[in-house]
Amino acid sequence: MRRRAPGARRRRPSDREPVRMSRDLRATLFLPTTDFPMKADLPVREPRILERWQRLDLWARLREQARGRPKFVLHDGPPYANGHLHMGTALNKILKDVINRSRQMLGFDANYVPGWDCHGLPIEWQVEQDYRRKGRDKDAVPIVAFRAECRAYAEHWIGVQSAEFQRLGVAGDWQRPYTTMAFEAEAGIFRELAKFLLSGQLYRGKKSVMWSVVEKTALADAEVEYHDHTSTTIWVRFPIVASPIASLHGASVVIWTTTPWTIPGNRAVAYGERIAYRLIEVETVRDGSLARAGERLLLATERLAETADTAGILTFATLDELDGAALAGSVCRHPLAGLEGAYGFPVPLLPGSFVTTEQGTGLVHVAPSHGEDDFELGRKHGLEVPDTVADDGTYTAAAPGFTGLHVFKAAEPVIAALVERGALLARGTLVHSYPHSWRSKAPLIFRATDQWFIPMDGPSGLRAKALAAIEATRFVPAKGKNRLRGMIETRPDWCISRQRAWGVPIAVFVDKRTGEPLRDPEVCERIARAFEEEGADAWWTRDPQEFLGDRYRKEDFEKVDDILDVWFESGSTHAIVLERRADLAWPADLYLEGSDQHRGWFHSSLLESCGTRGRAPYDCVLTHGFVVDAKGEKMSKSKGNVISPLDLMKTHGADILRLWVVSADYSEDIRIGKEILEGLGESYRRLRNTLRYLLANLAGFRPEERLEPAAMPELERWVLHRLHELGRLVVECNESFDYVRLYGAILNFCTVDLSALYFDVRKDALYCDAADSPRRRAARTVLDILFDCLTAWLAPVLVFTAEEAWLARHPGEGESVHLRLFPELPESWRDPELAARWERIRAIRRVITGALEIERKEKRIGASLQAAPVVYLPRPEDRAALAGVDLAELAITSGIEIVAEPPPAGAFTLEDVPEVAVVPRLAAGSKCVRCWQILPEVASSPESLCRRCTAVVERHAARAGAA
RNA sequence: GGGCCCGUAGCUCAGCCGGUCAGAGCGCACCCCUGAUAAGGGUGAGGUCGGCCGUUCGAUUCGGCCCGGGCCCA
Repeated sequence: MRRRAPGARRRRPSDREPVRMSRDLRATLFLPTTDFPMKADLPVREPRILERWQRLDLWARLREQARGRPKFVLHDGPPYANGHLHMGTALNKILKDVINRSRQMLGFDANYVPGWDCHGLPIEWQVEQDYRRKGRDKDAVPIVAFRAECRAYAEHWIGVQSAEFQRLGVAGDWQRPYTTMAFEAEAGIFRELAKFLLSGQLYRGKKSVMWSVVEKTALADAEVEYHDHTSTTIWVRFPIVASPIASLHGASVVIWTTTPWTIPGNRAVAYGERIAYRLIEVETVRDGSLARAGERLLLATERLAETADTAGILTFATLDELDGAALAGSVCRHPLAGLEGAYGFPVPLLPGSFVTTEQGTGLVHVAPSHGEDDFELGRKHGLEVPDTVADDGTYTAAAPGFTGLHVFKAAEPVIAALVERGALLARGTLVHSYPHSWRSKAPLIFRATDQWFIPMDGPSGLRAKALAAIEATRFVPAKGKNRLRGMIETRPDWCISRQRAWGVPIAVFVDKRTGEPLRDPEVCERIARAFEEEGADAWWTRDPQEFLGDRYRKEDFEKVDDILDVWFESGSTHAIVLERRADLAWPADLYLEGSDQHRGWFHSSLLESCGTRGRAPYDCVLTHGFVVDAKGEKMSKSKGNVISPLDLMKTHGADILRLWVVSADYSEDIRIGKEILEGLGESYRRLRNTLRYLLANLAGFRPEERLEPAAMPELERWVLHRLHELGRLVVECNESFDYVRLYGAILNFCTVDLSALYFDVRKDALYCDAADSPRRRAARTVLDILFDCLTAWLAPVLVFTAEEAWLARHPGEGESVHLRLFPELPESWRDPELAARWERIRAIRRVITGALEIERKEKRIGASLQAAPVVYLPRPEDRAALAGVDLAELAITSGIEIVAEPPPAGAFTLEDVPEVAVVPRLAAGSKCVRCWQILPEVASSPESLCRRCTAVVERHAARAGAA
C-alpha cells in the first residue's frame, strides 16, 4: 500500500479500490492481440525464413517482377575463394545488399550477380602446403593436374562462402554467380589480354624480382621469410667526373651497401633531395685506414661522424654544405671502371625518395637489376637494366671480371677489385633481417627478369585516359577520388606477368628472331575458343601449332609460360560479366569495396577498361572503411580481438549485424564490440516492438474502416505529414547512400514520434472507443499506413524481421515484403503549417509532463490520468493553435483547463518554452473502470463507467444479446 | 619512413562557408504505469569538441606540431 502524500487533502483515487464489474469489461475492449512475438529469437527464426525464400524461389520472382524496369547494376567485386567470411566481407556484402534491395524497391531492376576471384597464389600455396604434408613434390606433378587441384580447392570455398553470404540475408543470383576460373571467364580474360596485345599495349621488359637461386624461380612476397643474416658491408668511392657545382670537381661521393656483389650492376647513385650533404677534405687518418689525407668526399651531414669513425678518418675540414637538390646533374665514374676494359659508362646522381639517413651515407648505390627501388628509379631515368646474374646465381658476361662466379661467393672478389682501383673506403659486417626462401630457406637475391608490361604512358596514353575517367566518376565519399588519382598519377607501368601455375596464361608467342610478340587476331581467337571449350589448361595441353595455324611454324616462336597477375583478371570482370550477361549492363552503376581497393580492384578495373574501352567500367565508386574492434584497433588473432560474423549469427542474428551496417558511418573505420552490439539490440527491440504494436492494434482491420485524411484528427494528419517527410528522406538518402541518416531518422521516428507520443496517446481510442468511432477508424487507418511504410523501409535492412512482420499480417503463400516497392506517399499529406503548429503543441505538452513529474515525485499522482491540470496560455496564437486539438487527450490527462490569463506565481514553466505555465490539479470525479479516466460523470454512473464507455458497453451487450 | 584519411557525451551519430547557449537516439540514474508487460511513459545527470601552439576581436569549425588509430606503399 502506497503511503498517502502528507497534506494531500483530496482522497486519491486508488487502483487498488475494488471494482465491482457486472460484466466482463475486458471483452468490450479492443486490447492488442498478435502472434508476432516480442522476443525475436533471430538465430532460430532466420534460417526458417531463409528456407521459405528458397522454397518460393524469391530471387526468380524478384527478377520476373522487375523485368523491363530500368536496370541498376552493382557489379560485385569478387572476394577470394579461400576461407570463411570475416567481418570485413560481411560488412561489404551487407552494404551491397542494402543498396540493391533499396534500389529494387525504388523501382529498379537491381539484379545482383555475386562473383569469386579464384586464381592466384594463396590457393596455389594452400595446395602446395597440402602436397608437402603428404610428402609430394609439386615439381613432379604435371601442371594441369596441379591446376585441377587448385580448381577443386576454390570450388569448395565458393560453396562455403555462398552459404555464409546467404545466411547473412544477402539476395543475389546464387545459382549463377560468376567466377574467374569458369572456362568462359578464362577465355574472356584472355580476350581482354589480346586486346592489349593487338593494340600494341603490351611489351616485354625487365623487372627486378625476388629470386631464389636454389629453386631457380621468382618468389612472391608471401613465399618469403625474413631471417637474420650476416652481410659484408662496404663504403665505396664514386669519383665525380662532371658537376654543375665547381667544388665537387675531383671529389668522390661515398656510398654504402650490404650487398657488395651488386656493385657490377651499378648504374647510378641516388641522393635525397631534402637531405643535407657536406663536402669534406680528409686531414688525418688512422693507421690502416683506406681513407687518404687530402681526398675530398661527399656524404650526408647526418652520417658524417659515424662514417668518418668507421673509415678511420681522424680529422677533416668542411669545404662546402649543400642540399640534396643541388646534386642534380652531377655524374660519377663507376668504381670498377677499367676492369677488363669495361664499366666505362657514366654513373649519374639521381634523386630518390627512398634515400634516408638512418644508415649508410645518405647516398645509395643503384643497381636496377637488383632492387625494387633501384629498378623503378632506373625505369624513370632510362637506365640500362643489365642482366648481370643468371638464374643459378652466377654472374653473366654482363659482369666483366666476375663472369661465372656465384654471387654468394662474390663479396671478396668484388672488394678486392675495388681495393685494387682505390675505390674502397671501408668495410664491415652487419647482422640484419634478410629475405629467404620459404622452401629452401636459402637467402634470396633481387634479379632482373623478363616480364610483361602494360605501358602507362605509351602511344595509347593509358595514364591520361585513366585520369580523365576518374574525373568523370562519382566517388562516395568524395575523398576516394583523390586517393585513386594520386595512385594513378605516380604508378609505374603495369607488370601483369607472374611465374606461377594457377591462373590464366599469358598465351602469347614471341618471335624468336625479333623478340616481338606475335600480334595476330586469328591466333588469339583460336586460343580463346580453345579456352572456352576446355579452359585455360588448353595452353599447356594442346600443341602450339594448333593455335598458330598454317601461317606460322611453332619452331620459330617461343611459347610464353607466364600467367597473368590476378589483378588483371579481376580488373577484367566488368567485361566478362557485365558485357556478356544479357541480364546486366555495362558500365556498372556502382562498384563498392573497402578502401584498400583503391590500390586493388578499382585501380585494375579502371586501367583495364580504359586500355580497352577508353572509359571507366563504373559510373560511381563507393568505398567503405575497415572493421576494427571496440577501441578502434584492427582485429588480429594475436590481439585476440577478432569477432566473427558467423558467431554473431548464432548469438545475435543477421538482422542485428545488418542493423550494425546501417548504424555506422561506413566512410570511416567501423567499430564493433560488446557494447555496440548491446546498443544495436536495444535499437532492434524498439523497431520490433513498433511493428508489434502496429500488428497488435491492427487485428481484424478491414479496408472499410479506412478514413480519408481530411476526416482525420490533427494528430493523425501530423503523423501522415511526418511519414511524407520520411518518404522523401528514403529517396534522398538512397541517392546519397546515406543510410546512417535514414535509419537514424526512422529509429527516431519510432521512438520519439510514435512510441512516446502517438502510440501512447492513441491507446485510449484504440482500446476503448467504439469500433466505428471516427477517431479509432482514423487511428487504425494510420496504423495500417505506418505498417506499410515501416515494413517496406525496413525491408532492405531487417530482411528477416520485416518479412516476419509482413507475413504476420499477409500470410499468403507467395507473399513477401521483398516483392513490394516503397510506398508512394501523396503530396497532400505534406502540411508544413500543421507541422510547425505541432512543434509548439509538443512544447506545450512538455511543460505539462514536466509539471506532472513533480507531482509524481511528491507522490500526489501516479498515472497522468489522475491529473487535470490548468494550462496558462497568454498568447492568443497558442490558444488558436490548439483550437482543433484535445490537449487532455494529448497529455493523457483526464481533463485540462486552458486559461488565457497570465499564470499565478509558482506555476510550472520550462526555460525553453516561453509563455506557457502549468498548475497541476487532480482530476475531479471517479475513475471509469473501463477506460481509467477520472471524470465527474462517472460518479453518477451505477456501473462506474464514463459516458463513452457506457455507450460502448451497451452496444456490445446488445450485439451479444442479438447473437 | 612516405601518401591518403580519421579522432564531438559510456555507445552510435548531427553540427553548411569560424561568432547565442555543442544537439539527437541509445545506455545510465531516479520516478511512474501494469490493458504494447522479459513491454510502455516521464524527468535528470553526462562532453578540456584527442593534446599543444598559432591565425583571428572570437575556433569544435582555419594553419602547424604532437599523441592515438586506420588503409595503402616502403
